[in-house]
Amino acid sequence: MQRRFGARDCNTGPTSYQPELARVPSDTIRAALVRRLRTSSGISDDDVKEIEQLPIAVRQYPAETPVVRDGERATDCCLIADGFCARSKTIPSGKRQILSIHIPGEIPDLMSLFLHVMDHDLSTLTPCTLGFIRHETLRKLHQRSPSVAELFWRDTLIDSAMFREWIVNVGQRPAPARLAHVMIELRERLRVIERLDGNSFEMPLTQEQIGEALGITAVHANRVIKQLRQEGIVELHRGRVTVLDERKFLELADFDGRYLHQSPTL
DNA sequence: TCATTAACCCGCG
DNA sequence: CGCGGGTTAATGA
Repeated sequence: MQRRFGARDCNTGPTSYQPELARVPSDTIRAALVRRLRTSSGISDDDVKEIEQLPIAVRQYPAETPVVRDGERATDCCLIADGFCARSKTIPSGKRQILSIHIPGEIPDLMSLFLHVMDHDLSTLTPCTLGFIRHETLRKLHQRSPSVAELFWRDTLIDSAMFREWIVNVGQRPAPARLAHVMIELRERLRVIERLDGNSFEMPLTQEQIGEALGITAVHANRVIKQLRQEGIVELHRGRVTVLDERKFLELADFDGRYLHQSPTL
């Protein structure tokens, strides 16, 4: 059970990865964020301008690398520009529970703006391009624009709604349904940032990571994936999910997307 | 390194 | 017993 970083030992552990600065057009980084906020809450032109003017420091991270660790004080919030991240906790035995999966356009550690010491890890799952926004910058923005503050507040509440669904998933559903549910949620979120490709979408997690998300071993994750394939429901190959039978897929996952609150008018 | 599979094991209803 | 899991190990891509 070797992990590169664990819970609660971050101040004495190995030094953090020092990311490279990256030169990436920052418009593309903001675009996914704006699209998300537009879908979940609606957003005014003025607020879009505010977000477009935020100073963002962009850095590259390899896969399976800590971004902010349990116990650390964050000074920035992290906007995912490209790649997949996860929030997780690791228990003393070394086992890691993945708590949430994050995609481009999301700010997984927005709550660090108010909860100063991290109570979990944020790390990359795949190689990532991440944008960092200073806390002080976001605080000023909150004061200047209450409507942006509301947007971020709503975003955080949706985040907690997703955690409730995650608990139900891991705690009560059989493993095949757990996997299907995580897949469909991911698909609905990728849809918002226009990252679907016909009947397939990205899910670039290793089977180890899938196991950690579902609370099963990697071997069992493999069995579950195989079962879904054999039953003609979905195919998962090289980080891409292809839906074979949409009806069976939805039925198995028991998916009701209300908790994602993607329609601001309802 | 990751994915796959087999063989074997265990607890629970 | 059968089901849903875990462990271990071998092998392949």
